[in-house]
Amino acid sequence: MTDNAAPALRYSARLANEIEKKWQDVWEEQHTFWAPNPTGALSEGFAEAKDKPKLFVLDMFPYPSGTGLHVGHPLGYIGTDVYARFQRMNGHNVLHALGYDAFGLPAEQYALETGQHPRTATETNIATMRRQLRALGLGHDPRRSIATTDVSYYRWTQWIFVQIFESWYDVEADRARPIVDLVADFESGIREPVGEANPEERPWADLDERTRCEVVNRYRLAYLEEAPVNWCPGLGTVLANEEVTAEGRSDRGNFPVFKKPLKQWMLRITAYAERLLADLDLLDWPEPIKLMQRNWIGRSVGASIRFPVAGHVQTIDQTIDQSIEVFTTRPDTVFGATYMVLAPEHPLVDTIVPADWPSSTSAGWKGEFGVDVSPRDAVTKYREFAGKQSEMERQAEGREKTGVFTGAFARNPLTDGDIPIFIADYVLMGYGTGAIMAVPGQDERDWEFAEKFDIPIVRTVAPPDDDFEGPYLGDGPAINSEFLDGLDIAAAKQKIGEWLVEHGAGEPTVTYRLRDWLFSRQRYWGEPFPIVYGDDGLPRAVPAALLPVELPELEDFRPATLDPDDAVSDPAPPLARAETWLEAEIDFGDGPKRYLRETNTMPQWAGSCWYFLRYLDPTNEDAMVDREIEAYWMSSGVASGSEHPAQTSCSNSERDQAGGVDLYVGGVEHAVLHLLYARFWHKVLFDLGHVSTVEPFHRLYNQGYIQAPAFRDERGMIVDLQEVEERAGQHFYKGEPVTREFGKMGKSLKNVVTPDDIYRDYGADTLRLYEMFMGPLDASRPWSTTDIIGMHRFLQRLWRNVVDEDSGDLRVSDDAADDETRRLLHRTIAAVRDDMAELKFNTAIARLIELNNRLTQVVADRGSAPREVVEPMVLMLAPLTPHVGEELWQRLGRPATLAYEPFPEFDPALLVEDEIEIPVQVNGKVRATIRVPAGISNDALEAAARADERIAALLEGATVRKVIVVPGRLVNFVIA
RNA sequence: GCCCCGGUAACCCAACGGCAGAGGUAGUCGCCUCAAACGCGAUCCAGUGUGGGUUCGAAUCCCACCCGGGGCACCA
Repeated sequence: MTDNAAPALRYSARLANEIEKKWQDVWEEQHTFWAPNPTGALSEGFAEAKDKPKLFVLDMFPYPSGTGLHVGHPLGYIGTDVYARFQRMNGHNVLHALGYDAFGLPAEQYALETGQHPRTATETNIATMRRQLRALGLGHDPRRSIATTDVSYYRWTQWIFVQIFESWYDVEADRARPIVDLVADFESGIREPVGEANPEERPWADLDERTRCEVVNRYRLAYLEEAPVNWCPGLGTVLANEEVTAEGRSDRGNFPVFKKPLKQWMLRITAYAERLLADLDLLDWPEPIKLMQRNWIGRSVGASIRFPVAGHVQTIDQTIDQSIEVFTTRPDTVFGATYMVLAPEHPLVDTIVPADWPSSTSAGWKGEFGVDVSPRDAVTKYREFAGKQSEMERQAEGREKTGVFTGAFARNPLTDGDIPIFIADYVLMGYGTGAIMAVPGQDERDWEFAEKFDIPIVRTVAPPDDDFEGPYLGDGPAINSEFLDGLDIAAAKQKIGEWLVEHGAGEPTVTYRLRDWLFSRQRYWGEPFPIVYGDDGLPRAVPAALLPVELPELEDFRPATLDPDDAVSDPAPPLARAETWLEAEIDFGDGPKRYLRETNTMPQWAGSCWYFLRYLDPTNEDAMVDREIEAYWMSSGVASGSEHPAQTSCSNSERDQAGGVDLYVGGVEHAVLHLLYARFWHKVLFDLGHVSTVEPFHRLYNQGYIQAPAFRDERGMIVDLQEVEERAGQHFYKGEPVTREFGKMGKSLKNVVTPDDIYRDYGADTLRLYEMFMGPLDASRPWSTTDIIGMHRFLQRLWRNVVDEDSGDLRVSDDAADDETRRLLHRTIAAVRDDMAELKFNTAIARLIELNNRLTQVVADRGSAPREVVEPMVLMLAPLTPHVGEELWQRLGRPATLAYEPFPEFDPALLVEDEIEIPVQVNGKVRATIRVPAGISNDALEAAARADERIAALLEGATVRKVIVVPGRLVNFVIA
């Protein structure tokens, strides 16, 4: 890119860089993209904006990477910027800002790898990212940029945690309520503690103070629980289910994960399962993402059925009324339940195991674990076996079923027969009740197990033919099922449901796959919990006035170094080493006392659950966000009329209720984790009256990935992209042939292209234009550095049509454009408006190139460009390439920024052609094209078609069976 | 195994069920240049993954299969 001989004012990389720097400075100095709030500190200028519709455009929260940006990162940011600029010109009050998700494992791992303190590393990384993003010319409101690591931000993250901790889910009211309401209900006797919170069902009045606290704690939406969790020694921390891959490894770092019982903070997201599922219908989201959330929540309709443990249990204090509750989606098959299985960790196992094997026990039932030992020892041995399995082993595909007979029997309440109870690890403690009725005739897993352990198989649904092998999962008439016989599955389910209720043996039930959210991490770089423990060991929320609980400075912030494969190691939170920080003196109203702080930190997802709310009111010291400001930006202010026609089936009023960010753009990788957690927090905040909308993100759009080619040599090693040559379609590295593949841009494929290089060679506007032009925003597409030149040439041609490359003089005249060019302009305006509103920037750009090609001809013919075309052209291009836009606008003699200029309007009259071309088909094949007046009647159109020589020749002597005339489209003659 | 998304020219991508091409890249040929690069102009290139079906008419709708990408996966 040397410009030695080039004209001084050619649009080159050098000129582009000058222009870009200039306008970025202007925007910053003139506060061009400051979006006024209706009230408060950031409300300056609202008087002018108050009659505009508002628009809240949001990008998914980036974490400041240590390696800087590559050209794949800004794809979405450019897309939202173009859309935001377009809508700003369309008269919206647009809020667009970007902050940094700076806590969490990625930042901390990077700090560890580079030997820096996380805060130092984070600050450096944010600065780098700010510089790279500023150079892109994004129209963000800089006042609203926050980082999760700012003390003034995480103060409110902690405050929200306290809100969650201080509330419970009122199932009858179907919403979260303050915990003080619950205590009041207990005190006044309106309500008694029930369920798991009070397993012994003792009346509130009989409980001592400590027990009351414990009972209340079990109601909270944030609670401590000892439960099997995902322990990842390689990261030194526990992880949420959502952070563990299907292979049983950590999402981050790919270390092995083990199940280990530990006392951890949990958030009761399961209380919201139904609402998280149902409210998806209110959202304008891509169907695949909704589907992924539905799958993750995993609503399952069925019945719970209680199986009494048969009477010959010979444990010391066991009584016969003990029963095992199972969940099944196929209660209609209960007559075929020939055995039961408990998860190995099921609490009832210990109470049902007899001292000796029943006389009827076959050797096969004892399996490899029960030979020559008592049932108790067999169970213990099996539990050891199951506990040692890593998640990966336990879930391995095609793994043979294992298990052992417990020696106990249960009674099938329908057949009254005794059926054996096994334990086996194919039943998971965390789902349903941790116990199943096994129906081998209609379930593949049960069939496999029954075959192996030689358990009877009873079919209760007739397979389509008598020779049918294996379990039959399809529909058919019930058999061997007494009063259900002959019914199909649906009818049988209905009837058995009634029977269960009538006989007190069970009831229809709904179960979810979703588990509560494991919320503690044993790492340093996260928000400290606003929790302290007294002498009684019970947790208390730090009073709001004492927030934030600041993260202590630690010389050594490392997690304990552990062997990634050591399943029996224990987590050791770094904060436990902050001795002076650890103790706090707090007065909870009973005088100042000493308390110990919680040493776990929050997971990375905490800060990203509500960051968009802080963008709205970043300086507020009295609340996380002002109610009026929140209501202004978060209400459903769906951007002007016609643009995105409803993609979902629900009505506008329902969608209005949901509210939320008007456009949220990000990658599919957050389909479950972030989007589910953020929805959950938002619903809690809504229930408690802190936000006005039930959903945080109204319209979601998934941008694609930019993929890049990578090359492997014959050994399969990745080679440096820069040194690969292409010859005749083959690729070579140092003369050796290499194979090409495409993947996400990144270190591992050595195929990173940085925006800095593209800025240098072409300028940011060219990069923006290229990224928007490569394809639809929601599609993944391969990066191709050689293709960029096309966009650069386009800008160069456009520039040349407006500005003389040598003198810098305008080449624009006030003479009217010719009619054809004017019509093209108006067609372009109409198309570009539509395309931009639907985020179809690639086709919008194609239209602009087309118009510019026309303009180039006009300039060649007349020596000047008509202003009536140039000005709208510049305005239409400005959202895409704002620096060139502003520069040309200024050179056209316009004084102020074009950021608030109205987007060009088209004249509908000019979209209508006087004369149109109509293809004429004979038997579906195009045989001629005729020119006819635009408004022609069908009859006249047909007559004109028949009058064409070629058509007349073809119709000569043939029988016309049918004539299809599509007005304005075509004529088709069907002949015999 | 199940569920999504996608296969159009050498490449990236357009095309309300109605003439397969809007645009860009690469290639080829010119112009410009002492020459090259940049620039400018022209031009070549597919019947839409495969096989059926619906229709006057299918890239578009339906069915099956193949290929690529993604998600879920012992969830009772």
